Amino acid sequence: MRQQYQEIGSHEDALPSLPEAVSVGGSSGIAAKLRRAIMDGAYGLNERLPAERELAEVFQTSRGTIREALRRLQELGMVDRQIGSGTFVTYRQFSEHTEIADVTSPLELIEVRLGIEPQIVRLAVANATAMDIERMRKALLKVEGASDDPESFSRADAEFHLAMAECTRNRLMVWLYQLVNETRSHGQWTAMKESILVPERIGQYNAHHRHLYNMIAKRDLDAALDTIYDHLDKARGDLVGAVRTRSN
Amino acid sequence: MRQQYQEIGSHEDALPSLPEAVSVGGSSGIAAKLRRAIMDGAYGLNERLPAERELAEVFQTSRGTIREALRRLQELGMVDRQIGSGTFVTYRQFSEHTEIADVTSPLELIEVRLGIEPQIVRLAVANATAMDIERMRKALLKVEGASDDPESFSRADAEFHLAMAECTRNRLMVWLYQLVNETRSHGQWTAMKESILVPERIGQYNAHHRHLYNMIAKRDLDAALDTIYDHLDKARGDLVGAVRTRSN
DNA sequence: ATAGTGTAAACCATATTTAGTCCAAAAAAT
DNA sequence: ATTTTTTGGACTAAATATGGTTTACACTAT
Repeated sequence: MRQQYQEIGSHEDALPSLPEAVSVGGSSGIAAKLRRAIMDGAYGLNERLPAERELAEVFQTSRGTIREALRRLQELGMVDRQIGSGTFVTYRQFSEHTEIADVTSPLELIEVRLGIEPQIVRLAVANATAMDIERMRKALLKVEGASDDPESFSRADAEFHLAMAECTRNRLMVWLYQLVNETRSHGQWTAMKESILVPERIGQYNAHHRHLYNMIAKRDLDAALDTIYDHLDKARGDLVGAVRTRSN
Repeated sequence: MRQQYQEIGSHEDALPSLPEAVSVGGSSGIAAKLRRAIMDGAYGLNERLPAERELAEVFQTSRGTIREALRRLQELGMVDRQIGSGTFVTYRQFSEHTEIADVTSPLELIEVRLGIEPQIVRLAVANATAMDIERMRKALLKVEGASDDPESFSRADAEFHLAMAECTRNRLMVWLYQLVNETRSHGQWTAMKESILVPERIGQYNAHHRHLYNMIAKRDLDAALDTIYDHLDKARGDLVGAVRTRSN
């Protein structure tokens, strides 16, 4: 007994992370292995997995066990199975923020904002507290004070719209809008900022901002909605104009 | 306190280390090792640990000791054990997405979808290719075929709406909608799914889906918009009803 | 002496695995 | 067009694996 005690001690020094060496068999272990293979991208979206009978040979187990493992993956929504055809991956791998930001065009961004921001306005008018309005007012002053150069204006503008998103009191909305904002700073937008954000347009955007703030503070939903649509439509128009000018 | 005073001059000096440091090989030491292995992600969520008899061999100890260690992990809420099946990890490692998903209420989710999905419909009507429509049709058939149980319906429903998002040809929109969908599977929604997704409502949702598909295929923007608003308004109504019922 | 811990072995109830067979749908070959 | 092959779906009965429980014994520290 005592000898075993000491053996355990020496064993421990040799293998500090012992449990990792233990692999789990059975359908659970196979499901985990396949799951990791899919998540690691070994099998891409819509690709076909090996047939059940084939997997049974590879994993040196019976077909029933493979079926059990695949059933779990199906429950997780990672694969779809079709008689006579095979088992196909339905799991979509998430790309990193930076990647999506790099391939997102400013026009795609505006299209998304045209969906999100009017809803933000609706929820803001309904849910904004006095504190939210105050935070928005400060953001407004800041963006108005940063109207000199395109870079700082763009940053302050994003902050103002984020303050508006926070008025919704909807955490998911704020989280989403933050992600959207990130694509603004990393994407192709940076290249066009200088040419689009001329003083005249900045002045117009600021007028929109101020009116937007006032209408939300007054809880005037229709006027606020009109303003945000004007704002984004104008931004889209300026963008399309810039693209046209560029390609000419 | 007793012997130590008496023998403090003899061999007591030979054991300066703490009792915990000495008993690293006992059940508590094994529990700590397994706990660490789980926290390090060697065994992921819902994965199975090696069987008790197997662990006993690996750790060169008896099954009783292993059981004692596992009992502690169970008390910590890190594992769940089932007769005839095994010991499964219940500890969830933190990830960026799960955090926001856990605090997002289903109502917040609907509010966000009410902003995004009508815009998806607009862009889908404008930009969907024949291939997109076909993909949407397949998703429609799938969701109609998965209307038996709430779990599979919910997943197929998410896929249908994602297929719709892909019709926009806007990568940022697709990416955003994927993130929104993720909160559906991890958040508080899972707890309410069963009570909300009764056959009658699933039938109504399916009618919406089919009409939505037809109107997008026909490029009838107004009808498609009406449908998506009906769809989400009804979903919100069902949700509010469930919450009210719950609190009564 | 006593309580606590570890080892060992046997048995129980349940769950899983296995090794088959047959079927239906899709795909491939003819 | 028809036949053949491949694929997943469904089911069965026996064998195996799993955690839960009990019992007996040895060692240690109090």
